[in-house]
Amino acid sequence: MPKVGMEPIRRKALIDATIAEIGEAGSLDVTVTQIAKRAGMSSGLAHHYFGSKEQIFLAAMRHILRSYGDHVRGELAKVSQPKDRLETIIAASFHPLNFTDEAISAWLNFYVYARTTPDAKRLLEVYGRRLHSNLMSNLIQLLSRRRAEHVAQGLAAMIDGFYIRHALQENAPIRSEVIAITQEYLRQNLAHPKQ
Amino acid sequence: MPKVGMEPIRRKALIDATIAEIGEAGSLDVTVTQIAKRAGMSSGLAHHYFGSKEQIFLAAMRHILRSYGDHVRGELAKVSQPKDRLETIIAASFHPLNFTDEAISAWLNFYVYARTTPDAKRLLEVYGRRLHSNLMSNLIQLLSRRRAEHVAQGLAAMIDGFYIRHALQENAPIRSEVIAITQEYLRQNLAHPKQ
Amino acid sequence: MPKVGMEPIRRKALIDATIAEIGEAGSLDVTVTQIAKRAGMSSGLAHHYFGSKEQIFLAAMRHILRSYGDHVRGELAKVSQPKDRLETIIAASFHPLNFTDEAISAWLNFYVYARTTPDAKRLLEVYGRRLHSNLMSNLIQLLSRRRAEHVAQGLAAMIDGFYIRHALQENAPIRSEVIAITQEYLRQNLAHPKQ
Amino acid sequence: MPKVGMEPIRRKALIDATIAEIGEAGSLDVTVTQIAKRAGMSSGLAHHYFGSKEQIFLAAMRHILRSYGDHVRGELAKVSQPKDRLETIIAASFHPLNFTDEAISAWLNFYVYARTTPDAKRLLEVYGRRLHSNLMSNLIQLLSRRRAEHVAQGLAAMIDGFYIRHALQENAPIRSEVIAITQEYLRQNLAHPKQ
DNA sequence: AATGAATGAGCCTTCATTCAT
DNA sequence: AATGAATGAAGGCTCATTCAT
Repeated sequence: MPKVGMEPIRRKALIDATIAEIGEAGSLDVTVTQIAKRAGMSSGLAHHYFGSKEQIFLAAMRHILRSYGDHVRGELAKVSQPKDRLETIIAASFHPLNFTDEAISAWLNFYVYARTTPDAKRLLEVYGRRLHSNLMSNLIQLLSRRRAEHVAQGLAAMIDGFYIRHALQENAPIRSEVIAITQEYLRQNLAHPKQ
Repeated sequence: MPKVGMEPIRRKALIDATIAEIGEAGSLDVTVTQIAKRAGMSSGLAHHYFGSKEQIFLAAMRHILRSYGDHVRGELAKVSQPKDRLETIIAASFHPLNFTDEAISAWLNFYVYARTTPDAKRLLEVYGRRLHSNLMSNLIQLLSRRRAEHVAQGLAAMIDGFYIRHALQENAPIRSEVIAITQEYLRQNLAHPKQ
Repeated sequence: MPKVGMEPIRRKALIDATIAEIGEAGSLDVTVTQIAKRAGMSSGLAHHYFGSKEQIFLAAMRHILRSYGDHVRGELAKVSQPKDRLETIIAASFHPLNFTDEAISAWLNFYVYARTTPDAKRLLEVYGRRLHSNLMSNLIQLLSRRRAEHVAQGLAAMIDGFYIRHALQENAPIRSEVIAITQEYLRQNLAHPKQ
Repeated sequence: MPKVGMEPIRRKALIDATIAEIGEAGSLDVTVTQIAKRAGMSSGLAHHYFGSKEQIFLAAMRHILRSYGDHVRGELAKVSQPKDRLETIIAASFHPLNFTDEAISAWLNFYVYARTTPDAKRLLEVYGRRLHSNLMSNLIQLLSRRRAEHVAQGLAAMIDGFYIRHALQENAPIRSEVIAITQEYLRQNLAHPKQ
């Protein structure tokens, strides 16, 4: 039952299925056949579109990162004050859109996947650098370079830390608490810039 | 030529080899044969001692957690003031003993492994609870319950966050910076308990 | 935009592409998609014209055999003496037109292909019989039947032998040597018919 | 049902099965599973011993070449006159031991296999060089260098030619004829060295 | 105690072929 | 006439696990 112009639809379906399947399994040990079946097609077609399992994973990872990036960018467009922008980044990072169990689980696995796969590592680095520069460009207006650097690193660690804990620690705080704790960390630093 | 009393030696060798293999590979995709070879024995013997690959992994995970736990406990025995004890926990978490590339890599993989494997999840929860109670029992003496809870969660997230970033982010801060940032976070909260 | 009267052009393109692909790959392990792409069309169209991969191969094989046969026939039309005709057959067999690396490589693979595929076997037998009868009809005029038979077999073996060696042995003699050696074999037999 | 010291037995069984399977199929399109089954073991074990299908093929090719080489060497040890030695080489090449349908078929396929596989090409070149030097070292004592070279090439081509024809041409001469024709070619050249 | 022989299930990937458009 | 979407079977290879020795 071949149809024309199916490529983007198929690719999208495969990416969604990949994230769902990984999220559900809790690991990258999902088969192409599983993914393809969930996406409503044969494994052969999945390979036809992506070439290999690795490419499917990378596309899914790219999708998650792009979604997150788009969301942050969209939110940042609404505010201009450095402090507001920093709070926006934090809020966006934990926004329900990016903070679904499924996405976090897949995300975490891709995060670790980067240890093995150079292309995944590259994607992760882009994400890391972008978050860092987003934080720094605002912090630098409020703090000394050294303090800004520290707070940027601290915030990034806290964000990643809450992600991993949310996915894996039973007693991790809920989303609202997570946001509160992270925002507090930020405000404290802005309130006492000399400390 | 089989020898008697080899069991503990063999088990230790296998655990060390497992951590080393996982650390090197950057993932759990290591074969029992690889592990056994590195430990200087046949794969059959590895199964003889542990029963299954999963048990080998769990033993290695337990080993890492116990090492960390023992180290923290040892350090805590030397100090009694809540503030000192909190700083000790942070310092121990990033102590070179626990912060080797290899151990971090293996640790991270076990962390994710817990999503799939109930026994691993249980081990991780023990670690989580112990860290939390260690932090709380000291924080509660210095802060309100609610603030203590927040700071405990924030510290735990930061610790885990720095671990994962250290393993995976090219531009993660070095150990000394990591400690400085985390200790700052703690001190700030202790200095302004009402905030 | 489909065009009319394309069939012969498409078929020719596919046959040429098949020979080129096989020659390049050095084996029959070429995909229909590769062949079709080289011929400037989709794999679907290749099937449309030939029905199956086997038919494509057979058509290519037929093409090589027909080219060779046409060439020999054309050259034979120019000479009438048995000895000249025999030399003509040898010369034609190693003529640059039939002795390109690509054609030899494809030819060899088809030769072996005949072991598996009845239709290919039939084609090969036609070639074999034709070469044999071409040689015999001339040799019989110069030698006894038994000797003629021997020389015909010897020449055929030498021709095939040089083909396969040319394709596969690094130190095989060059074309001019090949011709010289084969012609020598012929002349020796004609010079000493009783031997 | 594992037993000790099985390796050489298994390897031998696999090599024999490979030659038989290829001979029967008439092509290299045989599966590892087929080969393993014929050799009385699982496909996994075949991989355990050889690592890959390619290695299995190469081992089988090596086996055929070594058998042939050993046989020739054994026969050559019995005669010392150049002419006798040359006739011995021819006779050995067509000896029933090396001239079974099965071995010829496998041999031919490996011959073509060499176009694709560098290691197979190397093996083939060794065979080619050895045959050439065997022929040359004797011919050079009876003929001029140039003539010796020609006859060596002619003989090699005829031998290969008869092999391929025997495998693939219905009307190829029988073994005794093949030997007669090749020996005649040799004697003719030795009888009229100036020609 | 220790080995490594042996199995078999499972996965990724390829590809000829079909078919809606 | 032409495309390329789609399938599904098949194959090479890996690996945890078992077991005879």
